[in-house]
Amino acid sequence: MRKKRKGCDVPDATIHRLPLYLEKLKLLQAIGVEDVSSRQLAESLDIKASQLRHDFHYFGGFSRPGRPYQVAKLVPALEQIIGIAEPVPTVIVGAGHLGQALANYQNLDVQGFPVRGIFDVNPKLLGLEIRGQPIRDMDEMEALIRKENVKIAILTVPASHAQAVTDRLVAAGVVGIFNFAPTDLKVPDGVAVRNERLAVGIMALSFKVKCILQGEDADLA
Amino acid sequence: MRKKRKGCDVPDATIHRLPLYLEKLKLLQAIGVEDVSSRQLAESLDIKASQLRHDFHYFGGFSRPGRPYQVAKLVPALEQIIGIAEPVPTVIVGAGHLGQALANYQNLDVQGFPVRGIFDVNPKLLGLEIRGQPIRDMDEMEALIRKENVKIAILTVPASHAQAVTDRLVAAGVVGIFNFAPTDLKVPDGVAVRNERLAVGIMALSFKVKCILQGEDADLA
DNA sequence: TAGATTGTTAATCGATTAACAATC
DNA sequence: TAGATTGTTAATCGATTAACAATC
Repeated sequence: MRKKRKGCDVPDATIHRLPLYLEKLKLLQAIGVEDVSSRQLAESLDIKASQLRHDFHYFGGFSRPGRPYQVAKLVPALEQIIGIAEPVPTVIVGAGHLGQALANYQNLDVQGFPVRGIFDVNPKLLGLEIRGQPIRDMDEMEALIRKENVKIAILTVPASHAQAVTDRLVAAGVVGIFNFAPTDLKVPDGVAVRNERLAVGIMALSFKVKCILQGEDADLA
Repeated sequence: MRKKRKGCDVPDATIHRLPLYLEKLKLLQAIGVEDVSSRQLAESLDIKASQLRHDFHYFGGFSRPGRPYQVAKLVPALEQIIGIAEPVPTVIVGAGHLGQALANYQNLDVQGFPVRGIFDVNPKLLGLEIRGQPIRDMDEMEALIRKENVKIAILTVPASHAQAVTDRLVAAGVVGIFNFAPTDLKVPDGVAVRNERLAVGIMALSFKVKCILQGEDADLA
């Protein structure tokens, strides 16, 4: 019987709160706060303290009963859990407007995801430098991924090319794909995909706006 | 007693699936499919048919028992529900790399969100045209929002400016904000905010990648 | 000690899934 | 008719919240 790997059988909802916890804790650290209670931290994130403690409980033991959390311990613990204790080398595939914008996004580096390669098929873009990284030909992609041991790729190619590029990335050893192409990717087991659908986001917002505006009409009536 | 407005008391999870339904249906429409069953549509989206019917049930009556859905009826019905039956004029505030990338993103128009204004404080950017729209000075923002009756704004300014810009947008009549700044916005009741946190996305992915890699190590052991 | 805090389990709440009558 | 389908309610499942013993 295989022993269950600690801290990997965690609900998605919890996983998505971990970066928020980390971000807030880093902010506290920056202003010199040393201790923080679950109540304080939860309040600043507009969630319940019991939810925060329940989330932490998946990973066990960040403090002891009676004692608040120590910011200086919690920050590295969360970084370890999220997997960014060491910098995570990343590539961007597709150097169109969005790809270039992400390559320019300094926060990626700061958050622990240094960009080690930017690739595109368009020969006009080749050699153009973004924050010290030249845009490279797709031919060089697999070699660089292997050389730099890249496990995460940001995909900003047109939907029509997304699957083909994905297959190449997976074959080269990438196991996490941050997909901005508006299409569903087929990947084998052992590869994680996160779809970032901008159209879904703005449409969900539109739905709420429509309801708000209808509400105002109703108030006037 | 106020009558409950039909189709606005809907779980977020359902709201986020509406754009996916619409997208898939438009694809079917494009290849000439006229009818589709809940089973077929759900299967193509990798969800359960009962969930799809349950979602639709919030809005009531897209078909009748025994008869499959008619694509030509469902598409406009969903557009109406999402609030994009008519084009929804939009502004982009912040014309840095990300703002420019979004302004260039043709899909925004196609999906029903034509960009009617792009604004920035940087005088060097003023006048630069993106898909026919000049980057304008922030001074012109409120007037244009009122003139074009803009209700949705895409916010791509630095976190340090996000709240101040938000206050101005809300004062000018915007009720929906698509926020790319990594900061929480305070808005009054009757204003919807959707936060698009790229850092959260890539960290959630990182967590899963870490677990995948640990799994591989365990297999080797 | 008294008040506050965590870790942990139980209760509650909401979303997903199943079931099925009515209909074609 | 028989098989398939929707609309709708009930059952199940999972996530959030509350409760509280142990601890400081």
